[in-house]
Parts: sequence; C-alpha cells; structure tokens
Amino acid sequence: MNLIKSYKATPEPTLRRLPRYVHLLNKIKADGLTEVSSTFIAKEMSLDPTQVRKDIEYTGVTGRPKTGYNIEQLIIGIKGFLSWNKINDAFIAGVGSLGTAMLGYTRFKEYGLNYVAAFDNDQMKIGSRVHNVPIFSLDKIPDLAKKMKIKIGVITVPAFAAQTVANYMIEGGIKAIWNFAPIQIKVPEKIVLENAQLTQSLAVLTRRLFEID
Amino acid sequence: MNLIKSYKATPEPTLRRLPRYVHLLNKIKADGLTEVSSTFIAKEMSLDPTQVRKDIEYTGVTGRPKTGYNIEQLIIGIKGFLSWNKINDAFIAGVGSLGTAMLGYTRFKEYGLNYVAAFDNDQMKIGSRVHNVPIFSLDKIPDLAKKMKIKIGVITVPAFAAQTVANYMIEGGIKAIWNFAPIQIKVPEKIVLENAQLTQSLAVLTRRLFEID
DNA sequence: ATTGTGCCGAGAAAAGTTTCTCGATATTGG
DNA sequence: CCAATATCGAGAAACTTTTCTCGGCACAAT
Repeated sequence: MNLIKSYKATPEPTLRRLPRYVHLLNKIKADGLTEVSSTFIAKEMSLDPTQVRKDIEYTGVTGRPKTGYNIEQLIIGIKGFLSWNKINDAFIAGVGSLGTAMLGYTRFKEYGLNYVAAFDNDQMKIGSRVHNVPIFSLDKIPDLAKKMKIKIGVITVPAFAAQTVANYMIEGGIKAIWNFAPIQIKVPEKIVLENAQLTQSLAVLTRRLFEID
Repeated sequence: MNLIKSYKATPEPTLRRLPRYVHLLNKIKADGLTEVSSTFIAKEMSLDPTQVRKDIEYTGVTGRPKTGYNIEQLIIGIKGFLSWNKINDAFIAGVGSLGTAMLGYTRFKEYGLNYVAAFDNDQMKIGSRVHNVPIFSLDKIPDLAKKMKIKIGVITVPAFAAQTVANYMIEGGIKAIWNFAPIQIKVPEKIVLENAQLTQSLAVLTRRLFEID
C-alpha cells in the first residue's frame, strides 16, 4: 500500500458515468423531485444499481436507506469531486470550426471551464475576439500561460500542429491537455492528457452496429 | 482467429484505442515506413506491447515475427473491422453550432460517415443547405429514414428535444444513435446508443488533474 | 409498537481487461 | 550455415471493474 496515496485513483468508466448522472439529476430535479435512489438512476440509465452506488461512493456522497440520495446534495457532491464547482481558466489553441463551437458553448461554465484566451496562426484572426474571447498568436502561449497560471489547455488545431502547440502549453506550465486533434501527442508523464477525438466514440458506435447483426 | 471469437463483443477500451492506432499509423505511413511492431506502437502511445497485440488480434490482422505488421494492411484491417471502409449514410438532427461543425468536418468521410440529410426546427434553416447537406423539418425524420434506409442517426439538438428526435429516428428504423445532447436518452434494447457528451471526457481530465496533486 | 418494504453500504464472487511468461519463427550479421 | 535478436501469438497470472449477496436501517402502514 502506497502511503502517499490516501485515496485510490477513480476508475475511468466511473468518471465517464458521473457527468451522465449529473445530466439525469438536473433533469429530475427540474421535474420537482428532491430524493432519488440508486435503483431509479440505474433504471433510467440501464445500469446496475450497485454500480451506481459504487460510483457515488467514490464522490463521498452518502445516501439513506429507504429514501436514497438527496438530489441537490448529490449534484453538488459529484461536481465538487470533478472540480466543477470552481472556475477553471483554460486556453484553447485552434479557432477553426470546432474551436469556435467550443468557445460558443456557454454551458461549459456549468462544468467550471472558462476560456480566457484563444490562439491561432491565422493573421486575420489574431487580435480579434470570438465569443468575447481574445485571440493571440500560438507562440504567445508559453508566456501568457505562465503569467496567468493556466492549468488546462485545449487543442483544436489540425493534426500537424498539435505537438507544437502541446509543447508550448507544457512550456507554459499547463498541467492538463484536452486533445481534440486526431493524432497521438507525446507529453511528460506528469502531464494529464485526455484524448477526445470523436473517432473514438464513432468507433464504438460503428462496431457495435456491426456486432448486433 | 477462429469464427467463434469473431462473434465475441469487442471490449470498449479496445474499440476506443483502435482509432488512435489509425491516427498514429497514418502518420508513420506518411513518414515512409511500411512495417511497424507492437513495441513501437506501444512506445508511441504509452501502452503495453501485449495490449497492442491483443487489440490488433480482435481486428483479425496478423503480424510476422521480427518485422511486425504491415502498416497499410493494418490500417485497412482496423478500418474494415470498424466498418469504416464503406460509406455509412447518416442523418443529423440539430443544425446549431455543434451540428454545423460536424457537417463541416470533411474528414468524417475517412471514417465512412456521410451525412445525407440534416434536420432542425428553425424555419429559417429548413429548405436551405449547410455544407451542401439539405435541411428538413425534424418530423420528416421517420419517413425519410425509412425511404433512404438510414442506419445511423446523430443527435446534436438541445437536451429538451433529444428524446423526441431519438423517437423519430427509432420510428424510422435507425439502428444506431450517436447522442451529443447532455441528457440520458431511452432506447429499446436492440438500438445501439453511444453517448458522446464532451462532459464525459472533461470529467476524466478535471478529476485526473485534481488527483495528480 | 410491530411488521413489511425499499434501499444503502460492505464484502464476496464473477466477469472482464491488462500484463506477464514463454515457445516459435522470421530476419540479420558473422 | 549458424547464432543472435526482435517480434508475434497463446496461455497464464494479476489486476480491475462489475455484479451478487446480505445485514442493517429508515420509513410507512397496520
């Protein structure tokens, strides 16, 4: 047993389910309910009730026999566990169609993500604003990231530019990279790299479609 | 690879890694290489070589001792396994910022995904085209899907409209739904539902960022 | 107050996934 | 040709995640 680690890393499947619980909870809260059971959540999401309870256990939220969990408390608990209850300032590199859509997606603030600066190599874009976020040249990333103590960097540039951008971010002290470019980025071990290529999800869809026949 | 094994459902983690192999393989193929080993792939992607071999085994592609896998053959094999080597016509419902970005993302054709029609409730949009794809009213989905024998439906409408759209798609005989709306959709058991909310990926990123401290 | 029911939470079991070990084999260099 | 080496692929082991089982508790109805 590792002494430094007081808690064990949360399983990735659990982390991927937690936001889906939040979505469901927001909805049933809007319907006027205040308490919810693992059984109910499981039925709504086609999961096993025990699995729901185990997932919730990771967040530290506790329920009560017979009644279940307090919805409000559960939402706050999950969001807190994911650091979504505070503002996480972030940089985004690449103001193409995906980058612009990301900047325009105001709901991200519900998840604590706040874009404070965007970066692109297009001279036409540099100096302007998209959805009220200023656009700078890509090579300004290291300096600005250091000054603003940014921890999260989002990469929405084309594949060929992704590694360069990632290097800029790491140089600027960014700790977590959300990579949307369809390429494998190399980062030092201590940097958190989350690949969010749509193709990953598409692969699950198209293969499962094939498997059901 | 025997016949029984090919009927066994592929693990989801494997399916999520396969597209990342394709991205890497495309890159090293462009660099001029023709053969690649599991060791090399593993190093590039920070994985275990055995895991890479097991993943590839699912696709049916075989390698040779000492040299490894033929890159071209491996790309074709993975794509074929994911049904990406043929055109999969799809509908997309919701022509907002995300839907528009999806329609503009021409690379999807590399993955076999071809949008043949888009749907929205905005009267201003209906009848026009976005990225050369015609836009129809949402309630036209069932009829058109039946006529065109569409199997894949993409949902990029706001949460409140997602279930209605999903019902239209199912009514139209669509077999696989790629849901980007931040809500849990209910579908019959035989329908493939893949949730692609960005928040899932964001949750992994923000929690891991917290855990490294 | 008592009983019945639904649910949480802990621990065990089962299933699934990743990693380890090793034999066989293709290729390279002496 | 032969030895050295890198790699695949199969099976076993280790690890992780999911599912099962059950004891205890809160609440509701009798």
